[in-house]
Amino acid sequence: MTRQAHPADVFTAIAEPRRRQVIAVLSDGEEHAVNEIVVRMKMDQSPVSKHLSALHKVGVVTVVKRGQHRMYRLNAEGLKPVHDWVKVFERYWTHQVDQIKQRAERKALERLIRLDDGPNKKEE
Amino acid sequence: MTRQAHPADVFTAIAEPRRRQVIAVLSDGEEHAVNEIVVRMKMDQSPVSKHLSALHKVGVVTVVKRGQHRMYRLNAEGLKPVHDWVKVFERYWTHQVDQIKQRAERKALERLIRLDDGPNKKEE
DNA sequence: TTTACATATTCCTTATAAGGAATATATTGA
DNA sequence: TCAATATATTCCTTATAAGGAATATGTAAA
Repeated sequence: MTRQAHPADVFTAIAEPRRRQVIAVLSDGEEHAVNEIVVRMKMDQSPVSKHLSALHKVGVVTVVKRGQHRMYRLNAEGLKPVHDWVKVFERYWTHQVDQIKQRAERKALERLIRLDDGPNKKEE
Repeated sequence: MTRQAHPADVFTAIAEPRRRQVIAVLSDGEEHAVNEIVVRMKMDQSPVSKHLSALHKVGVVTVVKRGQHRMYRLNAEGLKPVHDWVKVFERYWTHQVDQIKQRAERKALERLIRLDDGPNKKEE
């Protein structure tokens, strides 16, 4: 699964729990050898290398060859697209009070409109 | 693909570009009928319903039955896990200046260490 | 130059999930 | 009750990607 079918974008890359785990290991911003990551993840070397390769492909990590080791480091900028995307929705939970009020108003309005439509059931 | 194999977590759910598109349509915080989303997405009804169902399963949208329509609304709180996860990495790109300095220092240190190891090649 | 070690890659099998076509279900209206 | 409409669901095919075992590659050290 290496020269074949790595996720093409960051969103897909971080969807894999194992990959978020790799990122967690690298989240101190320091260099780490594959070796070390393997130990920390309690996982075979092969899949770890593959995950690192996948993360590298989408720009979330960088590699430096150092002796017989490959040192991986987090490149957090690669996560910015995700951050930027989700940041837009912050307001929905930060201004809860205003939110709830507005929502209540809307609901009231909707209830009025519903009267024209006859009785209705809810679902969720 | 409906009672079968919907993504189990938000990260996987939003990895699908179409699903982020659905979310974009719902990002005004208002109710939208499936119908309307189908038109806006220029996609068949079946896959749209499936995506909505997937988003509902992970709590990113809510549904209300209203007449013959099902009104979907964004439930942004469902995106909070993603936000919380990625927010941790904000500092890596917001304090760039300090970052670069620290990094330079580290690199210098590393160069010293490398002298013990002999010459090395880089890669990326 | 053989050996040991670190890591990447390939091959294979399997799981997950996307999309389309067809159909089922539910609601409303005639 | 029957037709129309909105939506969900099922079935099928296909694409994507995960993991393990084995192997290749690269580097260092004896």
